[in-house]
Amino acid sequence: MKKSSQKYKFAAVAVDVVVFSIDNGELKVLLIEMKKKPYMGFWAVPGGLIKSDESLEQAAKRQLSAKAGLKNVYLEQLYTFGEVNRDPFGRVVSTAYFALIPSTGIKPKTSREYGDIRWFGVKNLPRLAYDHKNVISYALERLGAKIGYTNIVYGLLPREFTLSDLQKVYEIILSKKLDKRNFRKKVLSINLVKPASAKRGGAHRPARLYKFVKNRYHVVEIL
Amino acid sequence: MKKSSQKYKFAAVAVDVVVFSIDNGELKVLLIEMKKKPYMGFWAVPGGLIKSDESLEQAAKRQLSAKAGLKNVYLEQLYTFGEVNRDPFGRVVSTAYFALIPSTGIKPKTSREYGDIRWFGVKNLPRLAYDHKNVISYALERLGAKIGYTNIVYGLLPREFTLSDLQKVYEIILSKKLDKRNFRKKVLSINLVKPASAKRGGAHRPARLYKFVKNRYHVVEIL
DNA sequence: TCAAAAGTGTTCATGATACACCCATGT
DNA sequence: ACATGGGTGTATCATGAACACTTTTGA
Repeated sequence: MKKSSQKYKFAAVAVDVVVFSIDNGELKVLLIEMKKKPYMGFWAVPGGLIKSDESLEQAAKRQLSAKAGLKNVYLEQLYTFGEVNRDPFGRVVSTAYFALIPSTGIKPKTSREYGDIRWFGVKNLPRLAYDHKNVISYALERLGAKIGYTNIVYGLLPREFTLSDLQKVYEIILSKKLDKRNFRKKVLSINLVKPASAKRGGAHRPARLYKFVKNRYHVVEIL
Repeated sequence: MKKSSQKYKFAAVAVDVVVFSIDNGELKVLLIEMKKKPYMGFWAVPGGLIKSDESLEQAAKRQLSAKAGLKNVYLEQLYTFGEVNRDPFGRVVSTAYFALIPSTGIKPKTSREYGDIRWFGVKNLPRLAYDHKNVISYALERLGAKIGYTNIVYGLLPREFTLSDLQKVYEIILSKKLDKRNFRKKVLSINLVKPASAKRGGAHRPARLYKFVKNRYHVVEIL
């Protein structure tokens, strides 16, 4: 069809990483501003071609550490987009991942190769390059579904947190309010979190701090 | 690392299709016997490289029609396997799909390029090539999870079927018996199936025939 | 008349939902 | 003393689980 898609015996393989974090009461995505032509001024999810000696997952981790300076985050394969004409540069098959990082320690790395790199609220996205609008909405869908039956929110919270913090994360992702008593009853009944040492003071009554029992993916019925 | 993995600027992209069907009270997978060297005599899921002008999904459908003579089946992307050394022939990134086909009309196509092509019960698999043991168990896991909250079993049944047929499909996939009354109550309460015209006679009391309300993927809580 | 699968309701246990007040702290 | 978020229990409702007998047909 297109000239460029005939050019390679094999398609190019890339990864795209949808990085989510919660900040200022909002769910945000990390985006990079494009400098090159057909998408100049558009924004894209961090990504790039894989190297011949790295696995897909290694490539995704490399993107995370190169573009956002992040290691040890929750990372899950999302979907592989393989339409013929999705990339104007040629035939690129791209595997999307999504990553969750805690609100603390959000340090995007700017580089000369790309324009700006910034966080955007998911309800307020800029013009997106490629099929990245689809990629992000697919990631949002998956995230919303998976917080209901796995412990992946551990990726969005700091090591210690209050039950109110945890509840807020759920409310933000699901875009709806939850009942405080029912939420706490449920969470405390399923061995998801355990009390941490101290309490956190604020301007008001200090709250008990908790941490996750396991900081590794597992399946639990939560909602 | 390996010589062959350095040879291409881009990895090769392939698809593998795990084809499930139910036959003779068993869940079966379609496998092809390998003729070429390192895996001679081993069996593999149907698959192959994509062409430069077809999407991943088109490639998967092409495999289905070439290897099994099948069209219009339920097909879902499963996972993309991107380890560096998963294929001894070189760097191949492979997207696995899984397909569901009704027990009727199982007509595997033999070809000169491959050895035998046959159905195997999933509890009784032969020696498998590549990482196809993983691929199949991943597909089984997904299938078992998804029949609980979607209508995908429509892909495994003929156009008309009895409620007992439907229940058997669930029992086979989940490897456990279900209560007949509870199963029927649930199924009939969720607008999944509707009565079809006739009844089916057998050696015994004839059963009411049903068909699916929608023959297209959708989400419904079933179990 | 017998064998084999079809069909049908009720009870009980469990989990989900709805709901309102007092507490501890900093200012 | 007041404003702010932290923390707690009960009653009701809906859903899932367990369970056994009668019916229809062909042989």
